[in-house]
Amino acid sequence: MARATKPESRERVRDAERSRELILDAAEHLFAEHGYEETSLSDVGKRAGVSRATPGYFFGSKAELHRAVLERCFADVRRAVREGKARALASGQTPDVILAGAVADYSDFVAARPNFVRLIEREALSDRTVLEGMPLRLAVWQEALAAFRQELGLDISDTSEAAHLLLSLVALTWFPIVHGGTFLKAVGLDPQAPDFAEQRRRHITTLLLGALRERAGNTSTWS
Amino acid sequence: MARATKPESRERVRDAERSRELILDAAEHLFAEHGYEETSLSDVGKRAGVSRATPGYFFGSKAELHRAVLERCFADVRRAVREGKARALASGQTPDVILAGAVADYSDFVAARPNFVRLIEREALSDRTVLEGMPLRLAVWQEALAAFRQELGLDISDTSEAAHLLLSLVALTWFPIVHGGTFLKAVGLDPQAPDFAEQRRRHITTLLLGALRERAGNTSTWS
DNA sequence: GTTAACTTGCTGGCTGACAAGCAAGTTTCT
DNA sequence: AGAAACTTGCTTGTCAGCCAGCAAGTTAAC
Repeated sequence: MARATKPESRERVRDAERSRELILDAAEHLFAEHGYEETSLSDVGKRAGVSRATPGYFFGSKAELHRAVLERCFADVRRAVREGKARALASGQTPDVILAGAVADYSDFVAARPNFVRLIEREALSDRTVLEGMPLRLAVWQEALAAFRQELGLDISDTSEAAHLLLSLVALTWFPIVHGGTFLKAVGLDPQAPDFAEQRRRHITTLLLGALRERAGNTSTWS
Repeated sequence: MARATKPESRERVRDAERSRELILDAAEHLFAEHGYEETSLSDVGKRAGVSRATPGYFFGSKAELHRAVLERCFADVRRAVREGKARALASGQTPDVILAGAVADYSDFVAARPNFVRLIEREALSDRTVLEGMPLRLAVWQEALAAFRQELGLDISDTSEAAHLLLSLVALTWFPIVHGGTFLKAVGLDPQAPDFAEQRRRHITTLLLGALRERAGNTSTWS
């Protein structure tokens, strides 16, 4: 089983692990880009460079492949959340600075992985119930919320304050990914423009910082 | 066949206009709820109380029906935008108050018509090009942007400021509609709770007002 | 160290389900 | 009677899942 007994032989060896990954990559791209229903296992096979039937062979069914893609996606998100949290806590900065850093971190993350946003967005819109039976996804958001609270020094008394703040961060960050070609263009914003990302990041930071300062008789002044 | 030979004719009268509306209503619901691909013309016919082929008879094709649904949807949005603009300008209030009112108005609108949000969101995610050939949708957003700018007294110098503000309003307002059952639940927010809508509205208002005041050396103080 | 028995990776053909669109009805209205 | 408003039947196409098979490897027997 342990892969790679490859002494010479640089040719195409049969490699289940590699095939699985190729299929997952292909499926992630196609599911994110065109949606679950619009993607056939044939398409996945073609893009992965394997045959029509191979995705089914490895993952049992289309639904199972889909679940595997989502699972891997949430695992990546969790990793990013943990890295961000570690960085924020290690910095020892004020909540203001930490919040600004979180905005930048998360903006970068979704910009680097737009497929994740699209995948989750599609899933939320669909009436599929895959997400229900996925404890990982629940854990990820709860972990993010806890980290957010801790980083910003929000006590537990006002329980929903941090949730609303996180919700807003996510909403503001995701929107341009999904509606970049439609809404943004319509109101004269070009998400491809070199300064758009920076401009947007600034705007989001302004919004959230205002709310954070307003929240309590905060002593820190910034500006 | 089923037809129930009506002697008196309390029965289904033939009314093309009414049938069209019933079909549009059914299609809007199904497209929004389950998506375009997952909805068959049979489903639409069944929900509209007509036969399998009637949607095709009136609209020519599934794609045309879809386009008709979207067109009607944007027409409704435009009506709402115009009403909101008229109300705002008639009020003669300060930008702060007007912005708060716009948040309330728009929150109510999307809460009352979650299907519109889902339809547009699905359309943005899909790789269909229907929206391209729909001047109405472009006009609606541009009209909304112009109204926003005028209401808030944002001059034309900083052209993207109003766009970012509107973008944020839309992003913040739409998100709970789409992710109410997934993300919101995960972070402990219940979009069905009686006070959620109000709480959310307040939060959004706080965010946007902060940004509006920050934008310029604004003289108005509020709080 | 060759070969035979067996496993794993992967493929193409087949089938049953379902959907879109058309064509040829049938019913109702005027 | 004729057109408009529907409906039923049919054709064609697509796709998921199953199956039988083959080829590349692996283990074991000799």
